[in-house]
Amino acid sequence: MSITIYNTLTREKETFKPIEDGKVRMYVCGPTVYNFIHIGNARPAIVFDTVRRYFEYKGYTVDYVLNFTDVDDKIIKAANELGEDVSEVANRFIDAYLEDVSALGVKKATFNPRVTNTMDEIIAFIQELIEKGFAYEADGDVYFRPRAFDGYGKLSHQSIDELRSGARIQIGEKKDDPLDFALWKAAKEGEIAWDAPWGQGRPGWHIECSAMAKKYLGETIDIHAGGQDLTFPHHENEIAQSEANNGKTFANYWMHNGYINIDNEKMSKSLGNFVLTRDLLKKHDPQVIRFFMLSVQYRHPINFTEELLQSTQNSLERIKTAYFNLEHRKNASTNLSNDNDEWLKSIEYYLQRFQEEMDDDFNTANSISVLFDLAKEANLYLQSNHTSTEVIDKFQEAIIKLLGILGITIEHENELLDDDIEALIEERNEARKNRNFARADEIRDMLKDQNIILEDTPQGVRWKRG
RNA sequence: GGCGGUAUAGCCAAGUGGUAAGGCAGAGGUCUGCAAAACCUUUAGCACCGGUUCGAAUCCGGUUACCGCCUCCA
Repeated sequence: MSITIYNTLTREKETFKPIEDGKVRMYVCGPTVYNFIHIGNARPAIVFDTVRRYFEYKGYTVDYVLNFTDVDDKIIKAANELGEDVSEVANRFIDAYLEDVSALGVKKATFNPRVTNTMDEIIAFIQELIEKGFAYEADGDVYFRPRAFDGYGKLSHQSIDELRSGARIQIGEKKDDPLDFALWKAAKEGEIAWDAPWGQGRPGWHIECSAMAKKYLGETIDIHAGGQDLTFPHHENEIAQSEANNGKTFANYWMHNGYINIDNEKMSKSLGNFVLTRDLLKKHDPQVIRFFMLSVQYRHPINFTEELLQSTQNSLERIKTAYFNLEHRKNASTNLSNDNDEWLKSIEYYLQRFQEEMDDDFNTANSISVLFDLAKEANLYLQSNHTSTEVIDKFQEAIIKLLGILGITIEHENELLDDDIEALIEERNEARKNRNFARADEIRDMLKDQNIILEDTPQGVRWKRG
């Protein structure tokens, strides 16, 4: 089965065909590093990491580029306020970003280019655009003319004239047309700047992505992704720059993830409801946060509340518990069983279904439901008295594999307990054998206070940390 | 004004023509010394109005509500 992707460009689901067999070239717009990231930044990181993991699961090699915008107005502002260099601020928040995102199970990108490390390519790119007549210099600035590019507006499905009414004309602008956007901004007094043929300055926001995508992935890439809000103007402008300059399709598939709301309101500074990923990670299991983000189709808006996170935690627990139920039964299983084939076939069936859901535009909400079905099937299997290690292994393998595609892992509980706790458990076993339930319950309560939960099963007592 | 999205059970969320997946929470039951885990049962006619159709959350038209983009933004 092949993968279908909803392409913003065509507004349709399309069958994915890579430029090169077995390979995916993917560019995801990364953060502007002037602050810690909020959970809205975490969503694309998680979603597109999952897309990447699924491609890899299907056998593709993925070149995954995530850029860092490490020089721009907001960073300069932050640096001024903090009395630091732009690079200090940028470096600190790049580190913080990588830390947060890695806690959320996001794999390292193949390349993490930065604007400041791509300056030569950016300047050359702008130079070519000027030479080809798509851009012009104006008093140290350089602007791109969307009107010169046939097809401007095709991604956001706006016509140039409609856009014009919304464009602002500001006093003192050096633009020929309000629609024009900056490729290069002349440096103000004392600002960080780079030398360029048209004077000292720094790149505009959009040009970096065109230059970096070209440098690391080539003139045409498979997938370009980012948040919904980047569709216009950022991605529209990228297309214009790249296609004007290269004369080729920039990206075959455009993917955009939906927004996150907080308690049904847009996250915004004025509402004061910003949730930093970092703060959330202090209070919640990162895997729960990740699972939460994937519990909704990536293009749909997702509402964030503490209650929902709690409910998500319970549901993820269900899957993990099924895994540990299997684990616990291992010792009591044999290799002999006569109905193995039937169960093994059913496991295959769930693996297959999971893929079908992921093939359909990475429908993680549905693929997760398959995971629940698989967990139920495993629990049903455990109800039988004669389980086989082979089937148990396969069930566990399947759970690990599917959770792995979603970027979630299962850690085994620490195998060792303190000796005195072991002794208490032993004492309780004796007490139960002698039907001294008062003492048995007393011990169970004692251990519970130490966050050790005991469960009696037909296969003996088991414990877990609470 | 232009473009687009969403409205499905107490909550979350799939489903885009054939009589509503899944999860959380709740209730009842089985199992258990009790519990836990698990399993079983149980709760919706899909915002509203009209139309197309043998048949519509699903298509068409209209209405309402909320939201996003068009300006830095994931």
